[in-house]
Amino acid sequence: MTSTAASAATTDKWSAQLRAHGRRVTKQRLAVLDAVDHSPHAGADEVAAIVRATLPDISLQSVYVVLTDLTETGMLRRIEPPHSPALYETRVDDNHHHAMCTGCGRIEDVDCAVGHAPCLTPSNTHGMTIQIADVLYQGLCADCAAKPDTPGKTS
Amino acid sequence: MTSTAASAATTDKWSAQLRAHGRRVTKQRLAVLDAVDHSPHAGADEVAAIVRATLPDISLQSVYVVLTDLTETGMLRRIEPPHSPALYETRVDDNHHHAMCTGCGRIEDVDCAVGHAPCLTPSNTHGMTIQIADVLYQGLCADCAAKPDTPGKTS
DNA sequence: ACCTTATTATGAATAAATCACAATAACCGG
DNA sequence: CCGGTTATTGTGATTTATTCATAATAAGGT
Repeated sequence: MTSTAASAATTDKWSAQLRAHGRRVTKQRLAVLDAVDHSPHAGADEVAAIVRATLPDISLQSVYVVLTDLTETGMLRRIEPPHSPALYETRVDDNHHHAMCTGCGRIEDVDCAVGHAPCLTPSNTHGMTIQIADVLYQGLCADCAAKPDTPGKTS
Repeated sequence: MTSTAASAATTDKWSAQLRAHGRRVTKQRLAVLDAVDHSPHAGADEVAAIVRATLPDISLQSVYVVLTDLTETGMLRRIEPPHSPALYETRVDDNHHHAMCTGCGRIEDVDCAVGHAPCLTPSNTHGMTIQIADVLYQGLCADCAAKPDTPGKTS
């Protein structure tokens, strides 16, 4: 074990990206990036819990600061599902969407159905210049569909 | 002036719908429905302010209760844009989406690009049974694009 | 009109996220 | 390698949106 938790290779990758965005390389940022990378769709609470495995004294507020800053730089993507705290993921460059199970709340990545650029060309944009189209699918995952009394089930 | 604020016709329409959903017809519910109908994409605060024109003593909490209940019955639709309180609208039966201006935050309705049913058939649903696809477009409205220093502008 | 029960009012409580400012540590230059 | 500057983090309080618990009220059937 030569490194703390992440491999040196990924650490170097994050470091390079941080520098490219004019950010200093701190162990907090590396730990947050590693946590989000290994636990996609984790919320701030979960990220803090994971990060505390290596940085036991980090505060939730600091995790928020790091997450917010990394989201602004574009190194992280924030998903904000209804009735759920914001979730984060490291997949930022490909255009993909998300499916949320209305039964258990789990989130899965869904590749864009059409291609790369925003999937839909809306018919009437009211003069708006559309930059991104975020799609949130909602439905029942296989597990919840199997259970007898899941909320939102058709019968 | 034979009615308070809404026309008797629309009031009757709401009343019938409320009864159809097994709900009692109260002036609070009618006022909230009327407010949301006349101010689409209004938040709970705004709805409360509008409702207070006819029911000055209604509390914000009661507005929340009514909005939540009507949303559960399907008479209202709730939109939850990032970094903004939940918004409500009375258009519930047609499948339409929303476009939010990243500059000023205004919300516009956007008709579904493809047709009626969920616009997109995702390529990989991880075993989920998709029921709805909610699309949130983000971009700059004409007003914000004209201003010189709008956040999110390309140059 | 009365009674039952849904609905509303009231006040407190919760959860997510942000802010201000002090303490710390990265990075740059020597 | 060492110190100084400045970004970053820590700490604690604060804000905002929303929900909860319980008491008061009023809708609708008989």
